Order: sequence, then structure tokens, then C-alpha cells
Amino acid sequence: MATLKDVARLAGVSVKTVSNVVNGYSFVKPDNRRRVEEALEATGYRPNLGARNLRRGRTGFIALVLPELSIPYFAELAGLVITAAQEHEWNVLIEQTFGTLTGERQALASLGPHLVDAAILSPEALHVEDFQLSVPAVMLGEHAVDVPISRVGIDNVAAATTAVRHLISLGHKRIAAIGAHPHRSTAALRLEGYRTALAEAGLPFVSELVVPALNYHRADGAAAMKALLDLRNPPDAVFCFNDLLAVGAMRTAAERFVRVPHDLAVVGFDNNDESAYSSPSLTTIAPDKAAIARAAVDLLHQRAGAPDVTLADVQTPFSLLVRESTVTR
Amino acid sequence: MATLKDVARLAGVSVKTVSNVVNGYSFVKPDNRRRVEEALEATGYRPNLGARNLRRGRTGFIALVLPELSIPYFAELAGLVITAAQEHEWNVLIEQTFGTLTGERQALASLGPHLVDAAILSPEALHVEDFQLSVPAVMLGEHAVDVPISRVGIDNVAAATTAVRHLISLGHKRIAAIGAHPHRSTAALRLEGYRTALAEAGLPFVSELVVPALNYHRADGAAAMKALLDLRNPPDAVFCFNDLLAVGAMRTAAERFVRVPHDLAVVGFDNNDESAYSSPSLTTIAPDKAAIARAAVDLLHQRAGAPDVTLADVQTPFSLLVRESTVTR
DNA sequence: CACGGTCTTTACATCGTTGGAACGGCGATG
DNA sequence: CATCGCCGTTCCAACGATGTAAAGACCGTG
Repeated sequence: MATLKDVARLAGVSVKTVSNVVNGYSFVKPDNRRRVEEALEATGYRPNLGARNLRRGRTGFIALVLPELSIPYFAELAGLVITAAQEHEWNVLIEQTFGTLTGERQALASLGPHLVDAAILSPEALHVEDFQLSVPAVMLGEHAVDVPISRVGIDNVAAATTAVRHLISLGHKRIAAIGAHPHRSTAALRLEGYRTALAEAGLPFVSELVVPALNYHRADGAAAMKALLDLRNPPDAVFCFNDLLAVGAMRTAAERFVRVPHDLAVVGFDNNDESAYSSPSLTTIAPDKAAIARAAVDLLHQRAGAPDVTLADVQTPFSLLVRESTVTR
Repeated sequence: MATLKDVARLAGVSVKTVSNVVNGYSFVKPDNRRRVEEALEATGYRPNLGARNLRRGRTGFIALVLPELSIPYFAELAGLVITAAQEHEWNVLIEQTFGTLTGERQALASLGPHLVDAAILSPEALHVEDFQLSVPAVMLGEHAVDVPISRVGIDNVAAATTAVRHLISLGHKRIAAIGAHPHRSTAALRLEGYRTALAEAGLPFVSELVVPALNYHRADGAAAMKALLDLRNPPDAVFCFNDLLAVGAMRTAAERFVRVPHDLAVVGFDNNDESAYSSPSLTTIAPDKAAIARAAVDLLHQRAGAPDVTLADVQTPFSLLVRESTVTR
């Protein structure tokens, strides 16, 4: 692998002159510039990023900390973050926490200025005391109010309200919610939106209709739906806090010969790619994932240059996609 | 951020002695070792990986080149590769090619010893002439025979044969295939397996039953299925070259009120997480993805140490998961 | 022609780390 | 007691790049 030294020798100039050409420094004699460029071409020189960053005090990487790549929402988001980061010449390092506290602590511990310039976090179990980050960071989704970190995401309360209003507008009266969770702030906010919509319509809040989910995987949605269908008085609609829960719920419905949407309307949250292809296809809240990724990366780019203590809270748009799980075709 | 120098000053020893302690060098006086360890603790020292790797001539990264993270198979695989790489203290850099030749060329061009120690490739459109890699590499899936790169993956012919034999054993006679592709070698091999199974059973190879797919997304499967159902004599079973195609095909079947598996049996390939939760759930070929990830990383680890020109071809196990899309519950 | 100012190039130090040489101390050996 | 070898430590150089300062080239001016 060619280094600046090799190029310099070939071009007959000093190492620094080559460096100047590579970095677009203006004052290089045309003759030398030409020779250097030829030598660069001939050797196929590529800068050693490690060395460059060592000198510059940067690493060229940002971390993306998320629960698991096998969860479609995070996989899709990760792809978009990678694309957005490329525009700032950043490479993305993905750390999986598997949704555990230990996993998140490990991931955060491995982060530092020597490894990444900044971090994007999608924590699920983190507690306030864990936020001793040494690099600029943004959180996706929500977090407890008192954590001093910027945030990018949609308005979860409004989105959940929108989803439940949709069910109400279709005439449903007994609307369940799947995905309550003791420690997840997104869960709390979506639950709040659910309550808001019910209250608006004068519908009672029935606690047996709110089912917790420890993980947000398909299996959890399936289990929760079983519990709901076993009620003496089962719901006629269900709002799931993410699409995977909804897919699990619809699977259970199918197994029990409960027809969706005829006997049971289902709304999800996230708009995973697969949700458009299930049978029935899934009505869901669609956050603008590309906007989230871009906003997060741009915010970090701005902060990494000039550290700014102001906390940002970027609201990205969302929409409700009405599909077959709530409305018959 | 503390450096070796800071620790050394605090402990009252030379930088190199601290380095020796950090790297587990044996001959350090117990007294000094204790003082250094205390200083390490006090400063919260973490090695600067850039500097270390610069010195060691390694980067600490491997690249994972794949079409797109939003494709579940690759997302799941990426998660497993990250986990496997951690065992060798490697970080994973994910490059998306979006399945295009330009994308793949760009990804390969950005790879080099200065950035990564090795690379795992999942190419779709690459041609032989593009393989001018400067680091050890492994390919996942298949590749044209004459590319001099090691490979890890399942026996595609055998897996496809297994899938189609299953359909035949259920009594199906008119079995279609979705996913033929002019340039993808996996497609060619799966098609070969399809033909093998048909031939074994004395069934004719009917070319109108083999539908190409340019991408392997759900939409392509849906479109292909439409074409098949529009035939004068539609198939009674279909073997899809991946699960996404199968999901698309089942979606089309549902839209046309074709009952799966009663009117049409469907088999997929890859065993995506979602395939267990569709209605009906999808019978599919399940490659051992964890084994693929581990084998690929281990192979690279071995090669990165002592470059070895021998080409490896690691066969990983697979199994057929029979679910509702072929057998009524 | 000496001088000042602008361009152009170079030598050197530096980022944080590790490998290797060098060196001093110590006990064992002859 | 001189020598040897091992232990433990430090010093120095090096990885490949870039910032700084200073030196050299070149121009026009007085």
C-alpha cells in the first residue's frame, strides 16, 4: 500500500507537498502539482485514515447503538443512517445491545473519542445514570425528560392518538392496546396517546384491555393477543405499539379464526416493509425514517464541529397508512 | 481522554512500562504493576485504537458488503456477523451496494488495508474483473466458479432439490419457480436443484413455469405470481428463491382468493424471521445463518494472520422447515 | 541592488501506541 | 572476583499523516 512517502519519492518532492496536493492546498506550482498527481495516479495512493485521524484528533466513525439488527425497524433505520452518514464522510459502527441493560452498558462503555466522533442511541432499558458519554450523542425515539441528550423522532403521543382516533372513527368501542412497558418511555407516550383518544371520544379506559409486552417481538404480540381473546369480553380493535406486535397479534387472530378487520381491527406502529404484504395488510403509523436518520446525522455533524450544549428536540413527520387490517377492501 | 503518558506520569514510570502492563507483558515488578494498575483505574485509560492499529499495521475493522440492510436476510446476517466479529476484537463496517454494479464497485474501491483488515462480500452483480481486492475476503452465497475467493454458504443445489422434492412428495405435479436471474449464480444453482428434483420424479420441465425476478423483493414475488396465475394452466405449487419472493407470491394469492396451501403450495428460501408469522406460515429452506457468520469471520481471522492462498469452500448446514404454506394444519 | 512581501517548499515535531535496542541491577557460575 | 544471563526498565524510533515554522524562490519597489 502506497504512502505519502512513496508518492513523494516518485514525484521528487517532499512528503508535505504531496499532502498539500491531496488536501487541496492552493499554493502548489502547476508543474509540481502535475507531477504529484501523476504519482498519485501511478501508485494508487489512498490515505491511511487511521493515521490521518490520529493526527487530526478525529476517528471518522459514528456509533449507532440499537437493540438488534434482526428487528426490521432498526435494520431499515440503520441502512438509512449509513447512507446519511456517508454524506459527511462518516462510517457507521453498529453496536447491538439486545435490549438488555448489560448490553447497553457495554455498548456505551466501548464508546469514546478514540473510537467514534459521535453516537446515535436507540436505548430501551437505559437509566439516567448511564449517560456519561464522552462524545456528542443523539437519541432516537424518546427518553425520560431529565436526560441531557438531544432527541430526534416523531411526536409519539400525537401519533398514537391519531392511530386510536382512526379506530374510533370506524366505530370501534372496545379498543385494546398491546405494548405497555414499565421502563420504556415510548411505551408510556403511546399509552398516553391511546388514553387521550379514548377520553376525547368519551370511551372508558379499561385496564384489562392494556396488555404489557416485555419485548416488542412478534412472539410477544402473539402472546398478548391470546390473552385478549381469552377475556370474557374481548376487544373489537387493538392498537399495537409496533408492527411486530401487530403481526404477532394478527397471527394469533388467524389461528383462532378471528377475522381481521371484520371481527378485530388492528393498527401497528413503524411501518415495516413487511407490513404492506401481510394478509390482511397492516394499517400503521409510518414515521419518516429517512428524515429521522438524516436529522440525527446532521445534528451530530453540527455538534461534532462546534460542541453546543443546547439540547435539540427535532420532531420528524409521520403519517397514518390505512390498509386492510382496519378497512375492508 | 487519558493517554499512556498521563498514566505513566501518575504512576511514576515510563510510558513503555504502562504499555507493558496494558498488554499483559509478564516481567513487571509487582510494586510497579500495582501502581500502574491504580493509575489506569484512576484515569479511566482506554487505548486509542487508531494509534495502536497504526503501530501494529492493523485497523481492527472488517467490512461487510451487502445489498441492503432493509432486506431481512442481510439484516439478520449482519447482526450475526457483528456478534461473531466481536470475538476476534473486530468491529464491522457495513457497506450497502443496493444490488447495483456501481454500488458494488464503489464499495470495493473504498476497501483497502488502510481501512479494513478483511472483507465479507455478498455480491449480486459483481463481475470477475472487479475482484482486485487488497485484503483477505470471503464470499457468502455463491459465485462464478473462476473467481479466486473463498466461499462460505450452503449447498444451493441440494437445498433447492430438497425444497422441490418436498412439494413433489405432497403430490404436486405442476411446480413453478420464481426467481430466475441471468447473472446471479445462486439463482442458477437453485434452478438447477429445481430441475434435478423434477427430473428425479419424471416431471417435465415447463419453461413457462419458471419466472424471472430482477430483484428479490416482495414486489417482485407478487408480480411473478400474478403472471403465473394468469397462465391458462396455473401451477399447483411454487418454489420461490427467497422468502421475500414467497411472501409477495402469497400476497398475490390472497388477493386473487387462491388458497394456500389448498390451491397452491408455496416454499421459500432463507427462513426470515417474519416467515414463521405469516398466515399461512411459510415452509422454507433454513440455512444456519449463525454458522455462516461464524465460519466467514473465523476464516478471515485465520487468513488475516497468515495469508494463505488456498481457496476454501465451507459448506454450512441447512434444513427444510415444513409449515402451513405446504401442509394443512 | 538591497529590501520587503508574497508564493512555494521543506524540515521538524507531533498525534498515541508499540517493537527493539540498550542499560543497569542482581544472583549464579566458574 | 570477573563473567554470564536473566530480569526490569527506559529510551528511541517508527507507524502515516498533518500543523508549524522557517527557509528558499521570486516578484516588484524604492
